[in-house]
Amino acid sequence: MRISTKGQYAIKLMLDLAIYYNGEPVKIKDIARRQDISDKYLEQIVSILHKASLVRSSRGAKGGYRLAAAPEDYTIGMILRATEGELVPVDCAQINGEDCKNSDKCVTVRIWKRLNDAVNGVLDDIKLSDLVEWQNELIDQYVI
Amino acid sequence: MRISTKGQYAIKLMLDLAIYYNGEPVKIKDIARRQDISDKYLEQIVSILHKASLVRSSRGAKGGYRLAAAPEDYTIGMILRATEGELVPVDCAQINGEDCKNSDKCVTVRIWKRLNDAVNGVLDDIKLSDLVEWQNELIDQYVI
DNA sequence: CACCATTCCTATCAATTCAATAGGATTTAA
DNA sequence: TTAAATCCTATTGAATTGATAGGAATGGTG
Repeated sequence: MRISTKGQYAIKLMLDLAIYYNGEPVKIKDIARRQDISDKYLEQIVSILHKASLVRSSRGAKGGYRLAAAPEDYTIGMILRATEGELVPVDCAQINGEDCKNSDKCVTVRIWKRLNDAVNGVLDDIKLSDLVEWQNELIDQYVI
Repeated sequence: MRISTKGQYAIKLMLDLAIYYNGEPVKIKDIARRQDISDKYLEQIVSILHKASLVRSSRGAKGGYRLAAAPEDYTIGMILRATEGELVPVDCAQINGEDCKNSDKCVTVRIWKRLNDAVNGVLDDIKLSDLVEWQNELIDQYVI
């Protein structure tokens, strides 16, 4: 059970947008350089976030991306679900509408239900604005 | 982020061993039939559990497997860690001893730490004996 | 001792996912 | 018109998943 780089990069991307947006769209190349991620790969990831309406884009020269809403309006869960798909899927439950035929007499389902609640609980409890705060605290530490 | 069938099958296997052991080793073929899993695949999974000392085996005719300890001594986390590896690994942290070079100034690490604690908390809170109880309750429901 | 059921071990395989890399089409500010 | 950016889609190598397959080793039973 793991978090792919795609999801991790998506979070770093959103955090970068939250921190470095100053009225002008932020370029993927700049984000890629700052976060040390392949810019071509980041393009694909931001495309997913764009289709999910988490970011807005401006095309052409001087173009780039910005958040579609305020940092406190995003949870980490929202970002990860957009890029990674549903969190904690277990094949036996609700894969394209077809449950395991034993789901009503299979007790292991209770495990996955609890796990699902725990994971989504944690990830929906952390907001993008929290990351921004943490980042600022960290910078203060280094400066002082 | 998902749980593979290998982990799910391992849990079903352990539960089957807990329920159907009556003094004689339980055969993989019987478990496979009852749980509707390929017996050849189950062989590989039980082999992992055996190497992790979660089950004991008897070879030869009349051979089979039994739990190495009592059902209340196993947590779901123990079983899943044996088959799936560490739960919630994020490449940026502690992959073969080499951290991300930015780990001390990367705030996303805090997300993975919380997530890790939540997941392991839930899975280490559920014991194999809980599954046995749930299963028995379910049987009672059907019988009454 | 011979048989046969069982665990044990290893190889192979098709499909999918992961993590990029690559090339170029489209748009737009200057 | 040009350059810089987003946008779109294809390809690729490596790893993982979820098995299938074949046979060696073991040990109880007749």
